[in-house]
Amino acid sequence: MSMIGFRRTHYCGAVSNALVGQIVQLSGWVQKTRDLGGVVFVWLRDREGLVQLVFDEATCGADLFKLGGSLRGEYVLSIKGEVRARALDAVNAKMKNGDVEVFVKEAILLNKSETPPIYIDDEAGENELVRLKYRYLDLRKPSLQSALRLRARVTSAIRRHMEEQGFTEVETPILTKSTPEGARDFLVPSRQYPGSFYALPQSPQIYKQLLMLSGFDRYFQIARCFRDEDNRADRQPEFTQCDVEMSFIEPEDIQGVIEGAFAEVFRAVKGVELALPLPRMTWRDAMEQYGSDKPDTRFALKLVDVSDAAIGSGFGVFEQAIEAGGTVRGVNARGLAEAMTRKEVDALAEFVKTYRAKGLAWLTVNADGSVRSSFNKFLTDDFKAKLLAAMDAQPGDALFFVADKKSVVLQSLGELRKEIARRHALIDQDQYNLFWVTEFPLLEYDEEDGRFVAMHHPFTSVMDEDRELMKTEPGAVRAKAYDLVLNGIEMGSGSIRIHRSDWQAEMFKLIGLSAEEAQLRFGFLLEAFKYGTPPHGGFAFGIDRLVMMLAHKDNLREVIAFPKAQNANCLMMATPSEVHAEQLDALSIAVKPPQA
RNA sequence: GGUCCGGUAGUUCAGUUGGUUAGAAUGCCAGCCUGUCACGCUGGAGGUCGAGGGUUCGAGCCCCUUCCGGAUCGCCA
Repeated sequence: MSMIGFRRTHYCGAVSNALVGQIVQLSGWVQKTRDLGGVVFVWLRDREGLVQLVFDEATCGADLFKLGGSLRGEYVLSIKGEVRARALDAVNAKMKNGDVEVFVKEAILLNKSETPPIYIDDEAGENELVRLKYRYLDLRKPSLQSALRLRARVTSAIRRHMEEQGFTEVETPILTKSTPEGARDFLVPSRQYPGSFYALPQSPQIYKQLLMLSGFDRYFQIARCFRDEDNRADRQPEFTQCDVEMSFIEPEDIQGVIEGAFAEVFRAVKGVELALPLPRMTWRDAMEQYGSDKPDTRFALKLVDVSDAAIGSGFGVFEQAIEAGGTVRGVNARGLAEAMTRKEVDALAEFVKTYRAKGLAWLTVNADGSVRSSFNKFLTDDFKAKLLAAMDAQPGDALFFVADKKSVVLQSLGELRKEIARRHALIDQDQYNLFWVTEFPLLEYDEEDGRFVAMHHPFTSVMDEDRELMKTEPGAVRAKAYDLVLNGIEMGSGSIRIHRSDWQAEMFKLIGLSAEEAQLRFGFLLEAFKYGTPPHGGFAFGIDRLVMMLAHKDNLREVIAFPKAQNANCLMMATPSEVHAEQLDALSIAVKPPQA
């Protein structure tokens, strides 16, 4: 068996009526056969698509005709044949090249296939278990083929832009150091240092800051990152981000570069021109108006503080929340009063409980101005008037309220507005709302640990005007930190970093890292910062999530070639797996027997 | 760690109140068929009902345990 004489001249999907009369050589997989007795039709597929082959008993010879009749799904085939136009009544309008077909003159069967567990069609809809176990077959589907090719165009556009902007791509180690704060590390045992471990990088953060110190000035990397936390539809244990760092800058400088990269990506893969500079929204506004630091602004349903109306209303649920230091806020689902059936309202109430809200108060305004409400008996004329005014309620509107401590109210209503928008199709799927969220808090109080933790990471610098606040009110200090948000998904985040050793030590102290611990973990960094570190800052954004958005997918698995399943395992290779005892011995590792 | 959904033929699914030999579609196998394109027609094979235990005269169905997949809260930028 030899490919000589059968080397591809065209891709199947590229055979078109421009080639009528020509001899072509095609290679691919059998998608489907239709054996009519004296003629066999075969759809041959390659990465570019399908084309119909014809094995005609009258003209192709007995052996070749027999071969045609023996073909089955996913057999591997090369053919030589003539492109012919189909008769008008034989045109398949559903097929891109359904006006032509290839009359087979010669063929070699390169390989057979077992009956595949997956049918190569985007609509087939196998269980995720089957798809992941036979990933190499799932990848034959057009949607995954195009997603991975889209992904390649995205990274290519990013590299093009970054290089044009004078950035140098530098690779940083995969075997690195475990650090406290942030996510759980994947650990790699050291053979040469028994009992010691490398960690896989959660990001190249420290390396890129050191590169600034080293004078590279503009660095970027398409970097693999690892986090050993529970997964989600938009979270995989290993993922890829575009990591960027620059020296001698303020936030708007790096933001400009990143915006440019996104503009290049959208231009290259969507043909869309982004309007630059992108809009900005402060973190405070995002939280107050949308209940989220990554708001989806494709629809309104903004949060409204109705605490003033609730005070003295006589409605215990609202009043008690406020007395306990909490708040009462609402969203106005405009024009959806009619859609809010008992069942629908119950479903929404159940939904907010996911986010620890104790309940959902609702009120709908009828066309005649009368209202229906879950707290009707507390609804005095005065209370009602204040509430409706605060919510700017019109006839036909449906209002929802949550009363609780502020964090619960913001999160539950923030999620509720998205849920209502999803359920009632308020989202324009073709819209891309890309913007910056700025002025993130430097710290966030961890009630469990009873201390402040870095909201972004502990290398983030404070806003100059808030530096004095660090001593008096650390929780109110804003950082030079910013996120980029696309349609309610966090694309990435960045900050201006601390570049002075004394400020870095101060930050470690603030988050409760003892001087000894700081020395142990980051001594090299604190020392490095003593040797003339330039002011610097950067950004990192997730390639997987960006491609997922661009491909209109709702799961990262659809844009990663070999993704992990939910429990961070690989169903295809059966990873993770046990290793030989000798391997463990070499690493001085003893595995505890499973707990009974 | 929690909550919810799912696991029945290669695949996608149905399976009533617990009741005889577990069905359909598609795929697969064989035969027929020269213009199909979800080809058609005839016939056939194909099942550890995820696993283990229990209740029962009898379990795909009820109970317990457990494994696997998915979504999600916590966690995680």
